[in-house]
Amino acid sequence: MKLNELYKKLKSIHGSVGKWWPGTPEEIVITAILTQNTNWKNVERAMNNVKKRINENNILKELNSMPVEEIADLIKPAGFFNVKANRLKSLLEFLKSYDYNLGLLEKVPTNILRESLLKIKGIGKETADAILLYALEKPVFVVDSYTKRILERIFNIKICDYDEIQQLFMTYYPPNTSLYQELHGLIVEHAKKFCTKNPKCDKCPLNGDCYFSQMNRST
DNA sequence: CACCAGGCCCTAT
DNA sequence: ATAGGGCATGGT
Repeated sequence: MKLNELYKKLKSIHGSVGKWWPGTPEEIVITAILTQNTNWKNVERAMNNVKKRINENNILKELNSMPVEEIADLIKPAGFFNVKANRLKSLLEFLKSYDYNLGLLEKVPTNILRESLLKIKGIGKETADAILLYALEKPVFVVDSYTKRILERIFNIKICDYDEIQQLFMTYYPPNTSLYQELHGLIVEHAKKFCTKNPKCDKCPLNGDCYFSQMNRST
């Protein structure tokens, strides 16, 4: 299978996942931090605590008005809560310079914005790109550990470098926000089901195309 | 009990 | 330049 066939194959297996990352843009900015190396279920618990505590329409501003200790307490279920509370603070301080207005932030050219996000302590490439793609609707492909695993298992492509993988996908797929949103979502959903860390790929519907399973069979 | 989850930063070679 | 440790909760 070629990389440019992955999207329609995954879609035929999992159906349409739409935008995939739930929540308003403001919530997505927050969950982008919360989900770092963390199960989504725990992210939801943490995010619910935040929403329960904040009834204002400007959730970003309200959250930033709270002391870090209080934020940490709210997001406890997401794990790494001290680290993440500080990372949220850094991000919110940055957003404050745009008056917590994501619509304003959207007007900044994507590459400039990405550089700014990467300067924030606690925001790496994946988190920055997740914010760009899902909160700000920029056509930037998000790479995560699942993406690397799928490249390795299905295509026998072993690349560690984030930018290289991103370039690979953005070469094979046109810059389309909905497409990138859905493709990343499909990759995650597929990998969670069929490409677990401990390789048990036997039930994977892509086995006929899967380089990894073919290697296993021949050995 | 061990291992994993929608990463990132800091430190020691 | 890059491997390794720390951060921490909840599910399997």
